[in-house]
Amino acid sequence: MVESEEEFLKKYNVEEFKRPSVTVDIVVFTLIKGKIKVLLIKRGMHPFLDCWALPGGFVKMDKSLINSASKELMEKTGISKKDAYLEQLYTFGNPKRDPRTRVISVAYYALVDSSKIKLKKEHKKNIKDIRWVSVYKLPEKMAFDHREIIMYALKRLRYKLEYTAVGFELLPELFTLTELQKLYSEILNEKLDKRNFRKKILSLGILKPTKEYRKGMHRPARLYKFIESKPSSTFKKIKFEKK
Amino acid sequence: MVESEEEFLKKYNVEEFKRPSVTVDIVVFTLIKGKIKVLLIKRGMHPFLDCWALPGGFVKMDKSLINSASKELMEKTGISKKDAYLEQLYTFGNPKRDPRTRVISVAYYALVDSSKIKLKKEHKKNIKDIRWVSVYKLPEKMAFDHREIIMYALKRLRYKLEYTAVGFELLPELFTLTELQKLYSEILNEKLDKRNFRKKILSLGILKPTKEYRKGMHRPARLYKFIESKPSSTFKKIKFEKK
DNA sequence: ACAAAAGTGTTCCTAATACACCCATGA
DNA sequence: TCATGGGTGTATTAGGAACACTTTTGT
Repeated sequence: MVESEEEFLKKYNVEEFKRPSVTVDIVVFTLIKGKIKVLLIKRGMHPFLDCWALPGGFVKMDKSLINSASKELMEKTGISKKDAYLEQLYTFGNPKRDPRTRVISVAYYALVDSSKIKLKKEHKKNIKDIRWVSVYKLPEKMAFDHREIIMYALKRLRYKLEYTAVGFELLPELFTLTELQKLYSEILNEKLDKRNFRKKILSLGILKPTKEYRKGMHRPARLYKFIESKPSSTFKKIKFEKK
Repeated sequence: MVESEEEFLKKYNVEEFKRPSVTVDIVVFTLIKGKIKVLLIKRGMHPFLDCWALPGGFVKMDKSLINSASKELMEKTGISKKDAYLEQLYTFGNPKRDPRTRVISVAYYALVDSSKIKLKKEHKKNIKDIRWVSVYKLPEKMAFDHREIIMYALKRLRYKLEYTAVGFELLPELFTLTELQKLYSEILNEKLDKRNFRKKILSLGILKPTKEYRKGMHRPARLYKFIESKPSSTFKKIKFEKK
């Protein structure tokens, strides 16, 4: 007599095998004064006491991975899912990456507009500090393999930037072409030609000029808007100069 | 008095939180008679009894993810890591994807040369059948979210094929240009122009002509070899015709 | 009037595409 | 000799890359 699936499930013993822990860690990128930063937390607990780490937490039994990431993002930055770009990055599972026990980390990365951030600075017992740090000047003492995760995220971000319209997630609703170019330039870490950049980005048809201008010390710059229609639309590679 | 990291680790209670299970599932691609196939296993156990599933297994506490995948690949196909291309695909963690308990699956995909495969056909109690199935004709009854995983893997494979030299992993050491073109054509699911394909693929400098020929019913075809030097070298997109 | 950033076109060159015929072999 | 797949070149077009001057504003 063959057992039915129902009968089988009733008898199934969840405790039978030893399980690794699973965490979600997030590389939160934002642009502050034109510089690309990641959110880091100074640990107030072992292991890696006083080292800088990515925000993250254990995955609860009934929460999806993306929701775990989203919740962590909300807790640390006050930004909700719909106000950020959030994408799974890679899963890091080296058995020795956490000295406590086996911990598998599903890493995500997020792109957020810094004007929407409300950093929760009240330091809990386990958090000594929380800061935006330049990806080009990461602290010496980083926890776990978090430096590696950040570098991997940066690689992915550069890559995404060239192929999709994802960069707008780092800017406020209205922005100038120069601001957008500086964003690309900062993240890709290379100089871009103004005329070629404008020609290319405008030809994609994802920007809408507004009638507003950014007034500054000099000639005012037209403000543009990202056309939401196709969220994170893909295009043939945005290529720029060789060097 | 602050506790040292050592002291902390001694007291750390591994059993404190409920943990999800973690599995590794592999989408193994190979080329059989010019058709792109994936390895599927007919389940001889609940849940999804009699449904087709990807090869996979639970991640052991002391095994890295890639090694878990590699071990599974070896067990099912007799192919070792160095004879296959193996890459992490994505992590699937929907809380309801497995009816038993929370199971997070880190999916990998592998590209193997079918001439190296030694399928272990001795059916264990939990395996009713094991087969190579066309990705274009997947069975109706698939276990878990494995259909979704396969489609995701196919998408990634197509993508990889256009940007990297990874396709050679599916062919024996020596192959004709027509065989290579058919591989691209089969996986991308579109017709390719012979002259443009040859021009492009030869210009990449990753193929070495040998002095051997494939004899068949008609004019013999020159055999080529992949230059190992740069494993999975990246190039500017291999573009083909629009349609 | 000048300092500073905004804005704008053209030429060059590389690479993608489209396309058709001759060649070598086995039966 | 014929059927079959192997093998080859050129013309067109699209897009990436290099490059410098005029415009608008605030001071």
